Amino acid sequence: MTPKLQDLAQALGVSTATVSNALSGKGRMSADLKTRIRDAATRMGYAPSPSARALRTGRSGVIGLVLPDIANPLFPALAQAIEAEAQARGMGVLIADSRGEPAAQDDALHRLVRQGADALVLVPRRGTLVPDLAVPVAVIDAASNPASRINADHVGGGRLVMQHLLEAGHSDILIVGQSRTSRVQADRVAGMIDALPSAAVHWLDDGPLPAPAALRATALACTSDLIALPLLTRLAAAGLRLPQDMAVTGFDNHAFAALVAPGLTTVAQDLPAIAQGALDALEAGLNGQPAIAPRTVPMYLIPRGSTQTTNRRDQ
Amino acid sequence: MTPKLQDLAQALGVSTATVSNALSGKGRMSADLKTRIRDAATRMGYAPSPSARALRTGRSGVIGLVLPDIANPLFPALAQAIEAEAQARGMGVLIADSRGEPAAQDDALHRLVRQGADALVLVPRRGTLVPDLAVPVAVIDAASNPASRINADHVGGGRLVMQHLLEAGHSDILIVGQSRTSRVQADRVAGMIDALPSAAVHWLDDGPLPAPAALRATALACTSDLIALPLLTRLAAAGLRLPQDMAVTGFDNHAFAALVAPGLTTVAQDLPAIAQGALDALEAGLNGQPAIAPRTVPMYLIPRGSTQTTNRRDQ
DNA sequence: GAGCCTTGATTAATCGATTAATCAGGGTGT
DNA sequence: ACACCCTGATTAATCGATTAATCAAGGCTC
Repeated sequence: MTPKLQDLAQALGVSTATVSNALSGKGRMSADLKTRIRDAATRMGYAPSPSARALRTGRSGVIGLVLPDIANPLFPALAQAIEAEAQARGMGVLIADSRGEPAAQDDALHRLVRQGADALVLVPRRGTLVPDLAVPVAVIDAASNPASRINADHVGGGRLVMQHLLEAGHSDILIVGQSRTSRVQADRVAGMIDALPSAAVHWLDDGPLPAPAALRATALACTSDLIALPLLTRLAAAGLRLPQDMAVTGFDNHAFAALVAPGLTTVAQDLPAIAQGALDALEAGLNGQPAIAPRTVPMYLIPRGSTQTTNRRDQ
Repeated sequence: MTPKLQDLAQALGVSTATVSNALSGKGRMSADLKTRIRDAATRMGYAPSPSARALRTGRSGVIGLVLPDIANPLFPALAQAIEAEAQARGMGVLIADSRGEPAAQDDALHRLVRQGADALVLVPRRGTLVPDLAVPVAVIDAASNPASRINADHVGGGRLVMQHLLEAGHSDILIVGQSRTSRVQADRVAGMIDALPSAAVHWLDDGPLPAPAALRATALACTSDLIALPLLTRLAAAGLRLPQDMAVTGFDNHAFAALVAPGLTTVAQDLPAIAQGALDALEAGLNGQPAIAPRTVPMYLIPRGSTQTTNRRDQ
């Protein structure tokens, strides 16, 4: 098996405390001995036992991540960003899926705590409350959710889309949303309408979109790429050309947005910044510092062929 | 803070050993005392410390999952399946992304072990070797990778696609693959050719596909939905109707395959079965049982509008 | 040369749960 | 009545790392 602190100590003829101090840099000791110990540690392939360290220090170095639906293509990119940021801070990421009933979200949160997570990142299923937990929780959601600690500026993202379409010369713009009960989508629509109060809104929950030919608009501003994708193929099948006959925009920069032809103009979240903000909040909580004020991160527009003709190929 | 074993013991006037035995069901004790202890445990909200238990038992109850690229839409569904299966077995899942250099894969594996994973599930980046580790590793890949412990029957999946297209009356079929160095894609192509030896193959690594009008085929059999998606939109833009003028199939049943119109016929992996097989292999390894023989799980075809006209709507 | 500070290292307690070894005491068998 | 066994519980060691408290020895000052 992998050597433990005592094996190292014995091999060097010193005490385990000295070895521990040498590796952590704490305490006083001769520089010579310190390097001797460190060399031996790497030579023997020493790695501290995570459970022993966690037991003693009270920190496992692992954070929990609760997503509403791992398979939903929106979240993997976020998971990746959080994993990267956590890794950079020397932490691991335990995942959990709150798929199914909202009660599963509470289960997932508690389960992660039971499994030793020091802190949690939660992307809440909508309409759920965050339970009281013994560990810090960073909620990533729309700014309109007061529990949210860190969020993309969905309202600003909506404005970006509309400004982009207005600059492209559109004035008859139809906003297409999935569900008005989604805070994120509501924020996005609010931003869009803020930039163009005359825009009409169609919620797919209230009924399907009219046939492409019957649409009295020159641009469709969707609150999600997932909404835009079926429209893209339907419009193409109906013989409408993008962007000349109809412009389309989405949200979230899903993987396929760059793959379709023409590419789908969309608005992306600054996921690294969000991950960083979330972990900042968690570390503050872990260190007993006062709660950080909620942070809102700007979104950015990714223009592609669905709204503008370019000379370079869109992938 | 959350109560510990000793708090429970004190509250009940018994020893910690008795409490531990009552909760685990081991040892001898009066039925009365056992229920009294268990009641008190739930009433006081007792939860065992994961690190203490892990330190003593040598098991953390956490497995590591290494994916080549979390953001690649192929993997989240697998991650979800593994998370679900792990949860059902009372285990947690630590994720890691081997994004970037293949060396990152080794790093990720070692990092997860350092973080306390009892065992690992690895979806290998192609062309990489699996390092020797102190814990069991289940490799999920193509059957043509001898290191693979559990894999979908990509060859059989290829046959399914071709049989489906042949039954639909196609004979001029062009197989479209991304890269011949991918084991998974090579297996899929092999299965396709097995079912229709006369089929032509175009590797996108060797050059882009000719313009839609120049294609002398009535069906495009892609080795991945990601390859099929841009084709779908290009074909539509070129005025070709699916499936009448051209049939298209993909692989992997990505989230968007059901969203495009018409839906994309594709072949899916039985992810729950794969997750189950992977965890079976790991548990066998953890219990010191002999290694399970590699398992191959059948794939299944999901027919959609891109190959056949139906009366029901494809979402 | 006696007292004191500094340096460099050790001792031993601690984190919380698990578990093998042990023990007290009532009931049985002969 | 004596030895024996079984039941129901306790004692104490253990997992491996961290860290406060302690100690030995050498160097200084006056």
